[in-house]
Amino acid sequence: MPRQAVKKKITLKHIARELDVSISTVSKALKNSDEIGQDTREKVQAFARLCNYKPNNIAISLKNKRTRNIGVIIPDIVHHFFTTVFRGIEQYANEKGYNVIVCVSDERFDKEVINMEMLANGSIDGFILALSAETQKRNDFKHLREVTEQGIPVVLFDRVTDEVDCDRVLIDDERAARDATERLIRSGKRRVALFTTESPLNVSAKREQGYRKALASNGLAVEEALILRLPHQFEEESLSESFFQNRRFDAVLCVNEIFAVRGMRLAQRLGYRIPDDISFIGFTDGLLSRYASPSLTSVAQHGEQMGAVAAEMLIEKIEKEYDETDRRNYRTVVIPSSLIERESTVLG
Amino acid sequence: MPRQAVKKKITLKHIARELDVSISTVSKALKNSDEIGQDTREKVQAFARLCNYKPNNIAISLKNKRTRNIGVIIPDIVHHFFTTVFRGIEQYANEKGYNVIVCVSDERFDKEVINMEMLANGSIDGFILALSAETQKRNDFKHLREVTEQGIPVVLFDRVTDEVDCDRVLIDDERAARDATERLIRSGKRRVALFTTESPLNVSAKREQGYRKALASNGLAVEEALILRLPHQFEEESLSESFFQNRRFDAVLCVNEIFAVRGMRLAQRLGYRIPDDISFIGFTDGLLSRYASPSLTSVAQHGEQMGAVAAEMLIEKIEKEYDETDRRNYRTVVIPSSLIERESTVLG
DNA sequence: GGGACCATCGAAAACGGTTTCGCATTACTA
DNA sequence: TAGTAATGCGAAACCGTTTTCGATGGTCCC
Repeated sequence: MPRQAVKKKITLKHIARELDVSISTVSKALKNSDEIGQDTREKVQAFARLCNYKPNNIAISLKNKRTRNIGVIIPDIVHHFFTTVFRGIEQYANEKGYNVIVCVSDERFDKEVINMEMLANGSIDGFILALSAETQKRNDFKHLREVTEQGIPVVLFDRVTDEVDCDRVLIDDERAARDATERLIRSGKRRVALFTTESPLNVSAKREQGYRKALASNGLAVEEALILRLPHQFEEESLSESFFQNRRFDAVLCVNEIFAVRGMRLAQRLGYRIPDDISFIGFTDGLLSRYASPSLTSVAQHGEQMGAVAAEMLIEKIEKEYDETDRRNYRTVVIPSSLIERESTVLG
Repeated sequence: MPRQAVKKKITLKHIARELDVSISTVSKALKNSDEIGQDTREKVQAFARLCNYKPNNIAISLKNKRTRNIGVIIPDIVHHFFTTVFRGIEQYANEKGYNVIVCVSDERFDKEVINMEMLANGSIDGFILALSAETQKRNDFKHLREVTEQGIPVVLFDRVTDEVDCDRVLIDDERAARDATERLIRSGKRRVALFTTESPLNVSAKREQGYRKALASNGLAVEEALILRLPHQFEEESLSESFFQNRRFDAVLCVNEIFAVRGMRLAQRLGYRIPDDISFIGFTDGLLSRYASPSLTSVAQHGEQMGAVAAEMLIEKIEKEYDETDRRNYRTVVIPSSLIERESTVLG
């Protein structure tokens, strides 16, 4: 049986031995250092190319104290918005020669902490993360501070806090919700309901604020009965049927697209016409918004841009080495959101 | 300005100096080696805990030639199936103490190659990947062989080839398509159309095979005119309206859920009733299937399980060290798919 | 008292690179 | 011809661990 042996990775040492020069000479020759004579350089480079030499990343990381890895921690991966942001991060990082290590916190505090600790011990040069729901609820950020105090830069996106020294990138959720609500009002709707989450995430709270402000500034009263707080996996039939049956609203703002699509299904089943009887606007412009029937007017959060900006800010900090004055100059970037108008709203 | 300095990471050397023992003693004491006296051990451990010592992963990786990182390369990240698989990988890997580095090939051959080369130089202990569309079209796998020849284990999932020495995990696409088609036939449908992709991926081809076999084994002729090959972003209006108008079919099997949902929208717009006039079955049981109206009967690929199995196979190979006889014992695992029945089909 | 043995620890090599510095050798200048 | 500068290269330290092996000192036994 020709159990062919594995081709061992070749190292500087092998090349040096083979060419009868020192390791340092090989190293310098490969970086085209003019400390090395032209002929030796060519000889070394030719030989290295010949045997397909590739330097060992780990050794370089150890020596340079830089890994060219960035750590991304998100609450969930099977999630349109987060993956969109991730794509933006990955693309930008890749262009700049960085790799991305992803960990999923599963919306849990302890997993977020553990993952950050694992990665902080040399595996990465910086973090990009969206806080887990539990972390936001506990308001406990020591794990983040521990990291920043070691000089590891952090960029927070979407689910942020300002209790940590770091850059931030987010959309103006309040304003987006206000604009969306006003869009409904301008199109003639007067009784706008809100479908939001049961457990108040930061972003949901801001969206609710925007909703309230829009009503207020248009002289409409906020009816608490029109604000529905739903669990993530609610039962379509049981929960909201009665809410729809004695309908006292003509439009709904939803803090995500799932709530919107489920709301639309139920409304249609009960015989309402969309958008004439009830208009819908959702957040997160994903597949559902695009392919629902009717298609859903939705607030696009431009996740890809958000990810790219986050990566850009992080890499800038990483590469500013240890010029602390610059490193401690934290910024918050607001990505403008936009309303993608589709069939679930009437033309304004 | 109290520009507080960064807390530098402390190392074995610091502890050794502080406690006036050697580095080796510290290292051993921390691993509770019985080579070291009980009292010294306790002293070292206490001090290490006190100053929150955490070993440097990079140094350990260099020394042990193991990173505890696994590299995942997928064609796209904003994609329900791939993220589901990824979740399975990540969970299992995390449990086993591994981190996951993700790269996206964007369905491109060159990005796949570049990413693999980057990671293969010491950054990871093994690969899990789904081939990019372009790689499958070119049928060029030298980058994979280069990696396996170095002794780096590889697990392919979903988009696989058998021209590489590695483990594989996939669903039986042919059989799933056949079962789904037969399900349509058993419910009384006689003229089943197929919506597949324009560029023939491996999986699409297998699904088409299954479709053909189901028809054949039920005594039904395959009508090529009922097989529609669609670009990924087809225009709903232009492309298929005529196809629907002189409708010569009563059911459609679609190789993904987007085609199915778009097909259903168009059919409904043209006045057909689903599932009575036309039934639909899709592949990939994602959000769209669940929340479309009507909801879509769909082949669930159990991505999470697939990811977990892939990770399990990979980590087993990694930890079998260099026992080559074991390493070269490659397996192919078929994850059973299942049909999730919803409103887009009539009860059989 | 001398040898064997155990317990405890440290020196040093190794992992695979980078980088500083010093040492030859040659060429040039005065 | 002696002094100097430039050129080309290698030795060695270093990054932070792990691990082998040898050294030291004490105890025990005959």
